[in-house]
Amino acid sequence: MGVIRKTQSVSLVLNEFEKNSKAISAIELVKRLDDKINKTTVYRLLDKLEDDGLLHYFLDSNGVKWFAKCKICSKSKHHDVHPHFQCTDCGIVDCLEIKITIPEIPNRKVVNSQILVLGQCDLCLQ
Amino acid sequence: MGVIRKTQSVSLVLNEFEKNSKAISAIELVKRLDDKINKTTVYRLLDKLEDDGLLHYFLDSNGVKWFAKCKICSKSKHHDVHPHFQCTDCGIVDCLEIKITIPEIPNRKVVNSQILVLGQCDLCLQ
DNA sequence: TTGCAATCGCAACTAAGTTGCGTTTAAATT
DNA sequence: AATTTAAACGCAACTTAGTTGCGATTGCAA
Ligand SMILES: [Mn+2]
Ligand SMILES: [Mn+2]
Ligand SMILES: [Zn+2]
Ligand SMILES: [Zn+2]
Repeated sequence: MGVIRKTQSVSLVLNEFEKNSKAISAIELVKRLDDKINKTTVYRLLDKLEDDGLLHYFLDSNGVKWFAKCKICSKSKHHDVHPHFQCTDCGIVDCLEIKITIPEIPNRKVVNSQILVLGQCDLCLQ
Repeated sequence: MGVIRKTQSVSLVLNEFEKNSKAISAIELVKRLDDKINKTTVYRLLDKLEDDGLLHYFLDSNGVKWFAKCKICSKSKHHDVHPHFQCTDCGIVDCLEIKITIPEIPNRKVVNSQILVLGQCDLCLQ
């Protein structure tokens, strides 16, 4: 796949991710752009942008898909495999710049892991 | 909620989890019991059994709900918060009896975490 | 400009899970 | 053992995130 054309829709979607550094759920993005882009297009674009290494995705504790900007990824490989954080009070989701080590497990080969940390964000703690 | 009556359906569902110690997805369980229990009942039972501390659940990398037996949990609290493992080759899912420590995160209060480890299981490694 | 494949919009579809409601049944009470 | 009744169940219809097929539109290279 991969994005080939710089269409209006691509700009609109990427612009939403430029506004701040938080993650955005596909559901929320579809709503935000409802009057400008068809939901099918939004989903297809998210897939493509992920494919291109511009966005990465993960699932929250309800199985909902969230997307966030990649920092050092490319079309060939996502390098930014990291944990994500969801605030149980306000619902914001973002990327954690920390490394959590998965120990060796007997008789198993660990390839990667998906970690969702739940708790309270800085704003909700005040 | 909580299971009150020892019905035929309860036995059938619990029996599936007694067969071995692996986790079972709700989807798979509905299929397995298709000729014996209505899917609505299966989902309602899984909810109840989870509520009662007999089963716990988690999501796999596709957002699909899986259930597994609890060991030391009760109606009032799930004590068995642990990582889960999914084999990327054969698809089996089970509980990991290991503890993975989430470090302190500045300006955030970590309450709990959901960890899915992906890799190859013992059988698929041979 | 023109050509045309990439992209898009729309409607219909898929699949996991839920809800409402009338019927059945476990099990306590007579 | 028969009666009672709320818990549990089955069924059909619904919800919702995401997908598919296809004809119309559009970015962009020639
Ligand atoms: Mn991230
Ligand atoms: Mn488990
Ligand atoms: Zn918050
Ligand atoms: Zn395996």
